[in-house]
Amino acid sequence: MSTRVRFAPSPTGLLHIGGLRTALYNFLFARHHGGSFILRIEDTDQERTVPGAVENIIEMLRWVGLEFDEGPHVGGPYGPYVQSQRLELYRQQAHLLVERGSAYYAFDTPEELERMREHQRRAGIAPKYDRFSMRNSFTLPPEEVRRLLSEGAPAVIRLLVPLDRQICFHDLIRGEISVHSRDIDDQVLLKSDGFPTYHLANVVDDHFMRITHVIRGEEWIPSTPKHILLYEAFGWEPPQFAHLPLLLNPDRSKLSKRHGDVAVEDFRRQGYFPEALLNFVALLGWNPTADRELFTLDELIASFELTKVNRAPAIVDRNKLDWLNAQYLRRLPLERLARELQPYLSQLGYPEFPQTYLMRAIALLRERVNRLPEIATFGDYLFIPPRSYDWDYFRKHWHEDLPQWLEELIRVLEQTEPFHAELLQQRIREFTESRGQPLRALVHPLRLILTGKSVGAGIFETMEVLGKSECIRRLREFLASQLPIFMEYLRTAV
RNA sequence: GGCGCAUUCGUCUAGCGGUUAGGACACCGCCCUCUCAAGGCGGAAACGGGGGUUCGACUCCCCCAUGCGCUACCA
Repeated sequence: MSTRVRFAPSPTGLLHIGGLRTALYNFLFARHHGGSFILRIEDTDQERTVPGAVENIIEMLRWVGLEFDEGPHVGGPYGPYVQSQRLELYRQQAHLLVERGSAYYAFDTPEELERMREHQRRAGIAPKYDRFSMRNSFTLPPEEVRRLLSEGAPAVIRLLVPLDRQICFHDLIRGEISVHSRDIDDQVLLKSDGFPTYHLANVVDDHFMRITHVIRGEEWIPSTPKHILLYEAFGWEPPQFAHLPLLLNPDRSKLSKRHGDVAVEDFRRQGYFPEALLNFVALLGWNPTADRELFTLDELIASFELTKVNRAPAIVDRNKLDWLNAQYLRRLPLERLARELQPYLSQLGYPEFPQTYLMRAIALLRERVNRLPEIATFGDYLFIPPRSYDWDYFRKHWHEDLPQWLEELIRVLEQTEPFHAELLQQRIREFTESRGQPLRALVHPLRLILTGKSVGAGIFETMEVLGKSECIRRLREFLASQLPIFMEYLRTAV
């Protein structure tokens, strides 16, 4: 039997990195075993379904490169892959269980259920559906049940959970897990609106879609025994289960928006690479080898082992993501980076640049930032003349002969050909040394004048990228209009 | 409250009865250096607690503590 796994999100919001990791582990497991990776949309709660969520999930997974073999967007032999389109199947299966005596009708109103729970709370016992005191097939005479049903009274179908039984299953990650049936509620399977609950739909679909391994978050451990019971009631072979540890906020709470961005879309917008994000979430709860951090998707596939997934929850650490992203920024081909940088520049209102110029700019700055868009901000001076100047920095390196030197330097630069970093450094060193000054006497003022800032790439490399005419233009402009401002600043600052 | 799952540096983790408890991120220091990075070198930093089992426990068992999850006609 070939391996078949599914990623089965509820379309209740944007795909977040917890979901991304679940999808990734399913994907890795499927590819590692040469099996199929299936997308199924679990939209059985009409209330919570949000428009556009399905599209977001599909788009984000496509962005990171996790391709599905079957799903609502690609089709497949076991469709439809959206639960709201399979209602008749669930209804049939639920009634089948009733006929077999594994499930029963219940007619309680929400108010009645609430009263029951209130009673139980006051009595200090665990809230649980009381099969023997509520209005259902057990307590009502058969003809009354028939009457209510034929009149179309609101009814649900509940699972008949055995009274005294230990229910065990083997979890591929955690080993044997065992729960007593008395701690399991008579779960609603079919709601009064005709929709199935998660439990019914999930089990029915996993069976009919021939799912062999259920890999999902650990929040599902407590309901797995219910699922086992359902498989038994149907007479189906249950799949293998593997429950993944949760992803947590830095304060150990369940991952949430309150602690920063968690949606995959947010990370994309901030300029993280899909490779880096995938690499990052892959390492949250599992690692192929302890002595390496960077892995391609193919490498992850090759070494993925479900049994080596950790059991303890993992805290999402942005530092590590930033570092990983920086590693990719330094390795990815310049052509691609240049292509991806231009939109960020356009967003900032900068003009279009030739690909070769962008490539040189990126090569100059990629080791100094973590994310591609930071090149547009950290290195703004490569795309637009400085609009403000760090006067403090300039003052630190100020010399009263500086204006005169700069005038002379412009003439030196005019004659520097080729305008390459090495030659520039050589010429400027000759220039300063002939005036009894160290190289830095000009390095820092030049950095300020050309970039406006005190930090950046090597100044000679920066000059080479900017090009001769731009450097000279900025120098002239500075001498003409900025120097007087600085002199004024000097007077008032002292 | 009940049930379940978990517990190695701040974080991600290696370890699968005998180790100076290893690596990575972050942090600190030094070197390099035109600034900032990058890089190199070094530092600080962990087995939650208590009982067992064993010649010997981070590793196996039990209890406790703590954290988290579930306890819906939500998933």
